[in-house]
Amino acid sequence: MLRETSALPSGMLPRSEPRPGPRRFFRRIAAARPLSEVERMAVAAACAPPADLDPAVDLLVEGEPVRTGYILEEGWACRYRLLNDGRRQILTLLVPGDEAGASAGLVRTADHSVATLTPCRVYPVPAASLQAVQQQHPVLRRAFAWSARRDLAIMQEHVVDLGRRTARERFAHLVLELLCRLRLVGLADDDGFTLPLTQGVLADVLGLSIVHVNRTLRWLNDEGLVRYRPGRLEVVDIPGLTRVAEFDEDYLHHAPPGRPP
Amino acid sequence: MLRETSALPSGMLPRSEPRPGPRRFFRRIAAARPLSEVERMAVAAACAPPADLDPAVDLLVEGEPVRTGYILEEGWACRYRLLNDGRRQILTLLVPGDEAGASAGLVRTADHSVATLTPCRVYPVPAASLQAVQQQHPVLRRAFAWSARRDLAIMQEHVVDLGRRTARERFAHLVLELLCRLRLVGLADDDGFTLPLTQGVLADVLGLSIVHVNRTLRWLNDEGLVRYRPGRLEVVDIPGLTRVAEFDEDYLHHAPPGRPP
DNA sequence: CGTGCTTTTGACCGGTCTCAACGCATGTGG
DNA sequence: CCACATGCGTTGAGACCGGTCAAAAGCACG
Repeated sequence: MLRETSALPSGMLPRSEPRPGPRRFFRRIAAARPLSEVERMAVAAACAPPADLDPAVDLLVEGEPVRTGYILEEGWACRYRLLNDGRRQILTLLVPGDEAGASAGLVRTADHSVATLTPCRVYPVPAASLQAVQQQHPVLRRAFAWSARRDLAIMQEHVVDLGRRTARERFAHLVLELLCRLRLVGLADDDGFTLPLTQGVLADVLGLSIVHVNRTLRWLNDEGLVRYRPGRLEVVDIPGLTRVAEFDEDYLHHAPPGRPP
Repeated sequence: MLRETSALPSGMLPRSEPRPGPRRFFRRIAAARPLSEVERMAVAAACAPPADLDPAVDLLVEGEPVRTGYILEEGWACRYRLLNDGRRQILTLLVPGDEAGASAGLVRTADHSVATLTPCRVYPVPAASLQAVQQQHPVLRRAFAWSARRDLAIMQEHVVDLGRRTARERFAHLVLELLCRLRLVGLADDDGFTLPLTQGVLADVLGLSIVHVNRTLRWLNDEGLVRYRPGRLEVVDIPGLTRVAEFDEDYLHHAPPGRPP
């Protein structure tokens, strides 16, 4: 991955090392509106140099002030909440191109934690830069607003999953959502995607026990809807999954807001 | 209700009928930052004249474009999603001061529906005015951004409720959340609040069946945590409820974002 | 006083959880 | 090279939380 080399116009950067910037983030944002070269440079300049992190590293901690946001370039992470007795609920999975802590300036303290789930490459973005860059580029302000709105939509769908869908339906829905989100940033091929998560993590996403995740996975396998192998998920029967999950990708708002259909 | 009469400074409005504007909305927003008279006037001017609606009226419909937002001045409403077989999940309850459809400009179509649950008084706000008023008043832009961020936080907590809390814990959490939110807009007294919702509606909020809502309510009653009577909920034992729900109101972000604590 | 909606209660069912054990891969140190 | 520990995946058995079905009681409204 990250094999593609820098394609920035020459002579636009100081003679220091070229900064590729958060490419997967740009790719995701382009779904709402493509960014100009100027805007991409502004974001890249706001970013600190990328950091490579181990799994299970906390980027944000619930209850603490948010001094810096993070743009995820590579690897998987999650937003989560912990209960006193150890129960964990994962609020959203974060995949490359997603960001955390972008609303730093609006809240006094973080209302959730964020942790890496796999080795990750992230671009830290100081909260101040985050605000400044939006101040100076209205298009970026809109981009971040769209991104926040999309997060809300994903969370809404998650509420429906946990409140009113069975384990089977939930799982099918998650698979299709991940497929769409990963496709957007070029990380899914036609027959599936890399899924570097343990079943324990999936359980905390889906609000189920590990054991039941395992069984559900087996059923979906046996029905021929997916083919699962630790580390990779192959999406065998998209129409079938779509029917089971009643999936409609519109909620992800990957189509730009133009004239209504 | 609405007994209080206009307290606007005299001579500031055209000689037509005085427009009180969405007072409960102003009151809620003031938690993040109080609005100046100018800003309140701008919002009031963006609003269409208030409309009085029956229960079970749809304000927004999933899949349709959002031409106008709504500020709720009186009554209860909800955002919800429907599944094909009739299952309904309520995403958030809306109480006076809350708004719906404020993100009109960011999405092509609505990803959820919004309906009144009781008789309501709402201020419709054309999507164009909504954007214009934020364009002209950066403070209002921040206010709406804060409001959206708060919605996200409420939804996050809802995910934790549905994914990892038992029926008892969920209910306790809902009670305390509503208490905080209603207090903010002056609609809760010390010993409880008006709860004009059927148990069927509560079931769709909590992701439970009607029958189980009823039983859970009975248990909380018998334990002396609340006293419920259709139409009103009295909060008897706040510390007890707080312990059961592990409730911490910080996530509502009712304290303005200043220097960290 | 019917009609319809909501609340309440009982009996039973079933999806999911918990507990427990085992297999398997990987890593580590002797 | 082997012994052992560790973490994850898998499977079975039984318990429990919450769902479903059914019916009656309370209540608003015509």
